[in-house]
Amino acid sequence: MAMNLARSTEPRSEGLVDALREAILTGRYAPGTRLVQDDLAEAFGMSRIPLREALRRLEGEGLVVISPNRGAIVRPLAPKDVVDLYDLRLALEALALRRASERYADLRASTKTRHAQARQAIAARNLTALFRLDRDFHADIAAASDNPHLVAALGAQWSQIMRVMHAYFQAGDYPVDTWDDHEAIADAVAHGEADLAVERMSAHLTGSRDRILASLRGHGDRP
Amino acid sequence: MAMNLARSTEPRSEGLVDALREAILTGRYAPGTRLVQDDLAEAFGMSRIPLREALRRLEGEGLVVISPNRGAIVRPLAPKDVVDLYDLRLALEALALRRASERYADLRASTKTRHAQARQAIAARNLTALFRLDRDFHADIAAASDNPHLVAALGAQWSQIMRVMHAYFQAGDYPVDTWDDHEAIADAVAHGEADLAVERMSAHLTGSRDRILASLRGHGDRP
DNA sequence: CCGGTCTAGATTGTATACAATTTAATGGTG
DNA sequence: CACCATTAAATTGTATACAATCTAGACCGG
Repeated sequence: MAMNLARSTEPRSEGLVDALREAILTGRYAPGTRLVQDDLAEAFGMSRIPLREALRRLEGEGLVVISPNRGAIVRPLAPKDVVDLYDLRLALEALALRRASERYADLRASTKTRHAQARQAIAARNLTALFRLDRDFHADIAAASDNPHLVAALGAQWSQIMRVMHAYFQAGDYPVDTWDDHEAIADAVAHGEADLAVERMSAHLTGSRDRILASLRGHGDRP
Repeated sequence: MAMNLARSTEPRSEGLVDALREAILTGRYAPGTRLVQDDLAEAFGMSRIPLREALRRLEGEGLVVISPNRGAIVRPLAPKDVVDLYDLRLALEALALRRASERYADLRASTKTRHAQARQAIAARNLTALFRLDRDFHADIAAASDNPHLVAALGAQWSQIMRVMHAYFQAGDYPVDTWDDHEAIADAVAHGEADLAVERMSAHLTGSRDRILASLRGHGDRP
């Protein structure tokens, strides 16, 4: 008989952290949004105790800012954050690529699969699904580095980037050649060519960053 | 009249997070130690509610691991963590050095001051003070990068390194030329020579890492 | 002696209730 | 009208109490 996989013994605050994180990453709770405990507790159907714990958890992850006696807000994002985040991100991705290249990690097949899925997501104008596929590709590289601390750093990193994308991106802004870049990077890694992979990643990220910054300006000028 | 600077309105859990973090970083709560809520609550003179929030915060920072219904422990450390952490750390420090070098940040004076203080700490066999001075030097470099996200990543990074050092280091293991390295790095940054600074940092960190690994082996063999 | 079941104690998870603080609104005063 | 006290409402902070779960040891059949 099939065992019931839904662990009913899981504490309330566990699933809550994931739900809140998801809402923040997808922009449903936009940067700067106040997170009022009573409201959230009612929305999620529990008391404020587990809710407060979830907020502390997310504070530790850098997604939420809590001011004593004043409450919590979704951590704000400024244009400079975009520049700083991409600068940091390139350093982390470069390290991941070097380590993955050393072991000739082969991500070509899974990348091709994701590429196909991404095409569908683009056709369906499903930005959230698109970003998730993007994240999955980069998460695979991180995992291939075999360095859990690097994985964690890139994860925190990516959470912020995800917020940036949902905050500043428009559907039309998604570059069509993103996944060609990804496949080229996967190729370089599979052949152990670390420098080439890093170079390609650098171009990829710079393009992505500049597109976000441009989109930001375009919408920041007129109210 | 001088205003009382001790903000009595500060919530209990604020200072608590700092106290717990300090205890973990200095090894007073060693890796793997169980953190029983009742005991800690009594030790800090408060109920379990603010204590649990502090634990969630530290979970988010990666210092504590919480298992549902089983409780919290100080995050364990394995030898591989030392290798992984230093690998990641070099990438982060290198980025910080490049950004600091671009702006010719001059940390020579403060480094010299810390060097003198470090000599006193060595004489007093005060490892905790010594590590803190070390951290301050690296924190200065991070701050000079003018990238708050990099500062945060290096901070999280350093917390883990601090735990490693307190866990595996012996008083005699502290290398006497650490601060000569630091001054040489500060020199390179002040002259804008990023590559040289990174090279020196690389040597510095490699030496530090290998000393920890050696110390680890030396004590891991015999019980 | 080994493995399994059962129960008591220890420990974690959370709702409720109330205290403390901040925020917003009100009204007076120059 | 601007400015500042005063107060009510909204919101956060935490202690208490109890429910849910896990752990360890006793007990028992093999």
